[in-house]
Amino acid sequence: MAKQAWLMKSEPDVFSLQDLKSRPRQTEPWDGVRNYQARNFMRDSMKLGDPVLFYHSNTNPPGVAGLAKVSSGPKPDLLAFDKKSKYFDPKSDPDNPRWLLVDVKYVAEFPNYVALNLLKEDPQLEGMLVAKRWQRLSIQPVDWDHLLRVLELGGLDEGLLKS
DNA sequence: GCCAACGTTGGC
DNA sequence: GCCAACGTTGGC
Repeated sequence: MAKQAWLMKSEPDVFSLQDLKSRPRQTEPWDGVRNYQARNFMRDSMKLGDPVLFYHSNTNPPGVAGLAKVSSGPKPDLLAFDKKSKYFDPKSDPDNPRWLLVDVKYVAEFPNYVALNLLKEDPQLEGMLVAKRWQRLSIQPVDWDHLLRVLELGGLDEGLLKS
């Protein structure tokens, strides 16, 4: 059974790795996902403690800012029930929520930000989804050896994965 | 700000 | 249930 890692995208202007770090428990529900494939990863596949590469999109340059981890099981995305939220979804029934999420907890910021162009150029990262053109999915599975390589590029010791 | 890709919506 | 139109993502 291979260990699974993940990559989760966020626009740093909206919610950055530094924002996660400054939360009281350094934990935040990953709300606002309105894509079924991404939801299914959170609902069905993520395990407590799985490592998460925190990716900054829509910024210059885009890239992986650091490491986080899955810190809850699946639970309803409450924004779907909030009429004032841009993520409100009238089709999500509180008794049978359409949108589920997990909590994500800060682990560490990379000493070296790993920009997208580095991911694309690195031969060891060939096939990594985020490095492919037109890959828009905001939550992606990451192979374990790709995770280790990105940690190395970021300047983090893989011992952090054991915490 | 452009625009390719692609997921979603809704008319039929 | 097809598929055109529309909206969103996200790199550039």
